[in-house]
Amino acid sequence: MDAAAGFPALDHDHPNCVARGLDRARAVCQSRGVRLTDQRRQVLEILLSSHRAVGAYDILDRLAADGRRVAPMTVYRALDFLIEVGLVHRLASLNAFAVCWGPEEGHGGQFLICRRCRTVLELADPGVDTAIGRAVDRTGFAPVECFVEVLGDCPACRGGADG
Amino acid sequence: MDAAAGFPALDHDHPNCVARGLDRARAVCQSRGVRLTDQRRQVLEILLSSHRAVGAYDILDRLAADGRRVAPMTVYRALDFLIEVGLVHRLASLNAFAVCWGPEEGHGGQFLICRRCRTVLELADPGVDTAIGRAVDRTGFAPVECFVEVLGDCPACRGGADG
DNA sequence: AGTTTGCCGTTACACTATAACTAACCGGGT
DNA sequence: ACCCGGTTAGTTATAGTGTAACGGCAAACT
Repeated sequence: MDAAAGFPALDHDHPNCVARGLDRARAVCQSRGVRLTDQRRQVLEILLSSHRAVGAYDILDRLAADGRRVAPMTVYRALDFLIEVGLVHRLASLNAFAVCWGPEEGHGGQFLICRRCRTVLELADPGVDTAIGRAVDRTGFAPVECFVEVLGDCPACRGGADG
Repeated sequence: MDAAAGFPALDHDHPNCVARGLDRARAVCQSRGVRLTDQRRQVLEILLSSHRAVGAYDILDRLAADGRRVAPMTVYRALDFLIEVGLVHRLASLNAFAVCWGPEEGHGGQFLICRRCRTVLELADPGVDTAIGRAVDRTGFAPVECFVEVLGDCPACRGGADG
């Protein structure tokens, strides 16, 4: 098997990712009784269109390039919605956002983020969750939200050029 | 034993924390052959003066209150230095900073951050580190920096008032 | 003393995010 | 068709966070 197991191959069937993402979004919104408006769908599509961490203002620019010039507020509202329903994650270490490919439940997960190309791999390793849970339990602290973000170099960027 | 094991008690001998922190800073800088200038020491003292996450602009205000009116750049430079030598951590989830009380080596660690009072407890749980290491290893990703931040409610804030 | 290096001050600016208010839209009942 | 109440979106302004770039000054090296 591939050495880069888990990381999206450069030549994978990407249009299929977008289609699956949209299908899932429609299903999630349906089951929650909330609306996937054009605004929200377009923001999601931009995120789906790559496997990378994308900044709010990058989204803004991409929308503008498509002729939809909107204010930052609009983008942040769409992002808040998408995060709320579990379709998108916020990556605190980069002040950026990325599609959620992981399980809907137990939102959290671990994010491996390439410093160079900003490609994101989402893990949902139960070992990590339980280890953190155990460590927190001993302290009397009541956890609400958990960020696990690992910055580094993805296989493609390591292999491509020595850096 | 205390229910809030690990979290700094409200009435602990805080001046001693500051003194220990400064001693350690002097030792670290000495051993690294770098200088703990007034600027850097004052920023560190402000961080040492509480066990909380402190924003860069809060530090700015505290310096101004002491009559040292400086530009943001100055604070960020001091913070970059303190992070570089391992005396301070950046808390990505809050865009804030906190003293490093953990071991010098294996910089990283886990941070439990109270949403209400911003008090920070730093853990250095080896189980968490190895769990993350194992999960990352399978992916071909080369980790450089790791953020583990848990937001929630600290024992004091949970007990104080129901919220 | 002259040179090099690192630290700091300053100005200006870029990027990230939210508040507050208004207008448009949508689904339901009458 | 009409209104009503709730949600979504537009608009303006502003708050909060972080850097680039350049020049001066002082400490450390020779």
